[in-house]
Formats: sequence, C-alpha cells, structure tokens
Amino acid sequence: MAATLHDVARLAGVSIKTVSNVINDYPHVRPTTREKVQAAIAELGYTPNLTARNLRSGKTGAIALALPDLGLSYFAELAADVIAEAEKAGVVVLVEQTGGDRQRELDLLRSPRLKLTDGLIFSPLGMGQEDVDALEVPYPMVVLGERIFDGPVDHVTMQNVEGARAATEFLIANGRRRIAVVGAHEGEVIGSAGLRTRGYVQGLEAAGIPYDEGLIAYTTTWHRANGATAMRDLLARGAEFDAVFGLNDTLALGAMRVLQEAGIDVPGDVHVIGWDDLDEAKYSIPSLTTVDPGRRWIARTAVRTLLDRIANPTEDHRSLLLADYRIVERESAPALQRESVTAP
Amino acid sequence: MAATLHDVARLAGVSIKTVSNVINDYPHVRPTTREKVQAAIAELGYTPNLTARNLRSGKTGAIALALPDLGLSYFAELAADVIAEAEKAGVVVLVEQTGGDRQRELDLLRSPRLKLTDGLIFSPLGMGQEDVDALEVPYPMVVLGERIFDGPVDHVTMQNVEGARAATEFLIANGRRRIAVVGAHEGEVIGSAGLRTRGYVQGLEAAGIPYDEGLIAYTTTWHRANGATAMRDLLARGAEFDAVFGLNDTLALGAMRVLQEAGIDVPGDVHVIGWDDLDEAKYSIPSLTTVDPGRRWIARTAVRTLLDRIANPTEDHRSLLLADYRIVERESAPALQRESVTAP
DNA sequence: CTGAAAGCGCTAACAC
DNA sequence: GTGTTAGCGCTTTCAG
Repeated sequence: MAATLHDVARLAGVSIKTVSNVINDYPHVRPTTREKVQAAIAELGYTPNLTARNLRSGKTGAIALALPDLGLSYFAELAADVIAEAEKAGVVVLVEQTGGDRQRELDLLRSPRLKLTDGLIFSPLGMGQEDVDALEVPYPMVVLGERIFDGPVDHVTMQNVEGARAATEFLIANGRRRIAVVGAHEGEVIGSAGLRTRGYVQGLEAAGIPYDEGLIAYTTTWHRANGATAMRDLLARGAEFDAVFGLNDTLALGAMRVLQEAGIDVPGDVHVIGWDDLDEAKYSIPSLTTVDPGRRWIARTAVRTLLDRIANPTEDHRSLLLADYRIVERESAPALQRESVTAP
Repeated sequence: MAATLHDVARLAGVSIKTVSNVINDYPHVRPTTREKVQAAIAELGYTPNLTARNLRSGKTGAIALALPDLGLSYFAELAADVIAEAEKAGVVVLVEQTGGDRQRELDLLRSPRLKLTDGLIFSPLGMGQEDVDALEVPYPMVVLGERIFDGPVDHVTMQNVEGARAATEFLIANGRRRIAVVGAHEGEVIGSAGLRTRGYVQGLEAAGIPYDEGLIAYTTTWHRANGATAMRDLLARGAEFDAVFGLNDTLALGAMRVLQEAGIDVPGDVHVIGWDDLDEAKYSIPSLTTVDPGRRWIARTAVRTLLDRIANPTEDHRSLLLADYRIVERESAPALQRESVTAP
C-alpha cells in the first residue's frame, strides 16, 4: 500500500507532526530535519492522501460542473474553459451530464455525490422558474443559463434579449426584411429560446417590421439535425424569407446545409446568422456570422465567483453577472458595405 | 454545519451503528427502528459524508479522465461517452486537460490530485514510446490512443493502420488514383498520424499505385484551421489530386472548405474522406464520408476495464483492446455504384 | 523547534 | 438486533 505520514516519520526518525510541517512547508523546521524528512519522502515515494486531508479540512479541492451534454459543442467549449480556469486556481473539475432532463437535474442537486466537491457550477436546461426553490442547497453554487432567474444563488449568464435584438438589427441594417427564426420553443417565455425570440421581436418592432408567425420554425433540442429539419419545414410550407436567425450556431449550420441542398445561395439569396461563436463557425462554408455571447468570460466568472463563494460562505451571494456580447461578422451574413465590395 | 451520523443517532435515540445499518440497508433492522431512523434522517436532511466514507473504504467512487482538450470535438464526444458509461456504474468522472503537452502529461501522472480518484483513463498526445516507463504508476490506469504501446497497463485503441488502409482502398475502388493526405506528421512512425499514414501507404501499395511525397500535407495539431492551411499549401504548390484523406474529420472539413473556396467541387472533382465520424460529419456540406473508428466502444471498454482493474488490482492487466472500424459512406466520397445512381 | 494526542465522519469487527 | 469501539491518514492545538 501507499506510504503514510507514519511511515515517513518512522524512517526519518521524527514524529508525524514534523513530517506534516515539512510537507506544508511550515517555516520553523531545522534545515537538517527538513532534509532527513525529504529524503524519507523521496525514498518511500510518499504522496499525501488527499481524502484524509479533505476529511480533516472539510474541503476537497474539486468543483462540479453539471451540464446537459458534452456532445453539444457549446457545452464542450464551456467545459474546456471552466476546466482551464479552475486549473489556474489549482482546483479540479468533476463533470456531470444531465441530458437536459428536469428530473435528472433535480436529482443531481440532492445527490450525495456532490459531497466529493466544494461547490457546483450548474447549467440547467430542463428545470424552469417553478423549480427556483430547488436551488436552495446546502453548498455553494453558481447557476448558468437562463432557465431560472432570481434564485438564491449567484447567476452568470449572457444578454440574450439584447444580443438577439442586435443580431436582428444587424440583418435589417443589411437590407433584410423577412427574417426566419430557427429553433424557437413554442410558448416559451424564459429560457434561451424564449429570450432570444423576444430580442428578435424587439428588433423587428424597432424597425417597424411586422412579426410573422409563418417565419418561425420550432424545434425541441438544439442539435444540428433539428436545425436541418426546421429548415425543411420552413421550405415545405412555402415560407419566404431573405434571412435566417439560428438561435444557436448548431441550428444555423444545420439550416444552412438544407438551404444549400435546396439550391438557395448563402449569402446570395439568404443571409444566415447564428449564436455562440463556436470554433466551427469560423470554418463552415460559408463561414458563419454569429453572436459571441461571451462564453469565455462566463466560464471565468463562474469559476471565480464559485471559489469566492466557497471561501466566504456566509456572505449573501445572489448577484446577476452578465457577459458582454458582440456580433462576429463573417460570410454568411455580410454587412452591406462589404457585400458591395466583395460582390462580383 | 451538515448533520452527521451522531446527530441522527441522537435524534432517533439509537446508536450510530444502527443508523449506519439503515443507510447501507443492512437487512436485520427492526422495522420500527428503521422508521425512527428514517424520520430523523429526513428531519435533519442528513446526507452521508462521502469523504469520510472514502477515507474509510479507500475508494472514492470517482475516476479521472485525462485528455488533450475538450475543445477538440473527438475528445468532447469521447468524454461524453465515458461520463455516460461511468454514470451507469454509479461512478463520477473528473476531467483533466493536458493540452497535449508532454510535460503536463507526465506531471499529471504523478499529481497528488489523482488521489481523489480510484483510477485514470489516460489519453496522451505529447508523450511517446520513450515515456513508456512513466506509465508505471501506483494506481489503476487504462491508456487510450496510439502514442505508447506495450506499456504496463491495459490499452484500448482503434485500428489505425487497418482503418486507414480501408479508407484508401475505398477511394481507389471508386476510381481515385492520386490521393492527397492532410494532417501527416513529419517523420512520425507511431501516433495516429504515423499509423494512419502507414495504412494509406499500404493501401496504395496493394493497388500498385506509387507513393508521391508531393501529395502529403503536414500539420502540427489537428484543428480545422490547420486542415485549411494544409490544403492551401497543397494547392499553392500545384499538387494534382482527385481525392483527399483527412487524417481526422476536423482536418477534412477544414480542407474541404478550402477546396470549395478554390472552386473545386466535392465530390465532383475531388473526393474527401475523414476519420472519427464526428456528429458534424453528418451535417457538413457535402456530408463527410469518414471512418468510424469505434469511439463509443472505446469509451465503454475503457470504463469497464478500468473498473474491473480497480476491483481486481492484483491481477496483471496489460491487454490490448482494439475497436472495430467501419467506413461511413456519405456524400463527400460516394461509392461508385451510388454515384452513378444519384448523379443527375 | 518538535512530540503527543485528539478528532474530522464513517464502517466494520466484535460484543452483548 | 443493536451498541461499543477502533481505526482510515491527516491536521492541529497544546505541551515541552
């Protein structure tokens, strides 16, 4: 079995307290003693048992990140950012997938498995405002996303309404009038789909363009396949549009594919804008104009806020932290002046 | 603070052993006692302290997964599969990113942070055969990938040479003779790039087609941008080819984008095949023919093998487990007979 | 500067 | 059936 403090102490001929002092580099240790101990540590290949240390200290040095599915690019990139940021703080990340299922999310919040961590970054997808009370948990938590607001915890999220409105206005400024939406959720008010749709409506209103239900394509989950299906529906029912707002990049890419299959040119006939600024948005054909909702900032802020909350558990934490967004202009929806330059 | 066994025992008027018996549903507990205890548990909102349990049992119920970067789609999908499989076994997964950097990988193997887990699924990218001794670690480990063979641990991987040869033969069978490779690594023998390139060469040889160095495009990392750059190089130096073998899907998609920018039709002028069968390969334009290297099987097998190794630490584990591969035929490299059918 | 000893919360002999 | 008790390996008063 692995060596323990006792083994090291015995070999070095000192007490375990002295070994402990050396390990935690407590300053007042005689240099000769320190060397003896370090030699013994090296000889035995001793490494501290973190479980014991954690039991003692009540901390684990790990945080949990719960998200729907790493197969969804947005969440994969978010997780990459969270892990990288946690690493800077010397903290390790345990990743849980909920599948975006409400019951699994609720179960997770009460799971004893979270006891392995000091706190949770929670990105729900199935839960809604009615579950706000479930966020009252006995451990530090930071909530992401836009399923639940005004919970008893810190909340880091993006500016969905504002960003979507900006995306819509961007399309309108480039001469688009009939903007289809791919990925709306029927009757949803809160949640990414609901909020981004609201921003879309605001953008139309500001420009005096009437809202047309016939341009809205609904989906369940935001997979590529659903973006493709939604676009096929739109085409099948004869919708006429000169732009598409994919409520995320994945949907937009799926929709774009169907457009091209149907012989509709992007951006010649139809402009397409997405949301997320995934890595792949740079490399699609054409490259995808999109809204960067500040994912890196969200990851960084979530980790820092959680660690702060862990360090100061008594303070009240229920701030709402909003990331900046910006439109990343690429080929699928060029701005007017560029279009006139690049057109043949 | 959170309630402990003692608190529950005191409230229920029993000893902690009885409470422990109830929690671990030990059969011989009088029903009335059980109820009393359960009531106390509910009242106090007691949940067991896993850290203490782990210290006692020497297990943590967690495994670590170390991979280069979740921002790389293949690893994100692999991680999703690993976490899902681990969850079935009631085990939680701690994800570490190494950036594919050799030193970080070596450091990770010796990191005390791994003490928080019962074992490691390790997917190195920077380490090589010369580091095989570093795999001799005092905890259960399963190695993935093709950087290191014949280590002192179980190894789960894909059939790189065979799959690449099959991909090459597939292209040849469809009339292709000049097949460019995107993503080779200069001078590499082992490792994904080296092995897949070897399979490519074998495929050419079997068909009596001479190897042409001018058709090989080298890259460092396998990001989309590098696939694009490699293809630009190939075009810039006037290479003539009628097919492209992207050593992974991401490279193939980047290369395909550049081909189309250059007015080269896929698959009309050039066939493209990738490797990985990422989700997005289904939805690119055109959809990407690719080699499915058995990623799900690898994830499942890695988790099961590791858990088995954790349960039976004494047995010698140094098996080599190989996934089946298969060619997933899509639009970017249609098979001959289908091409003639679907052509207008 | 270093040693002795208590105890973090839990499980598992071992009694009764 | 249920209670007592001894640790798991570590940190941390408190003495010396």
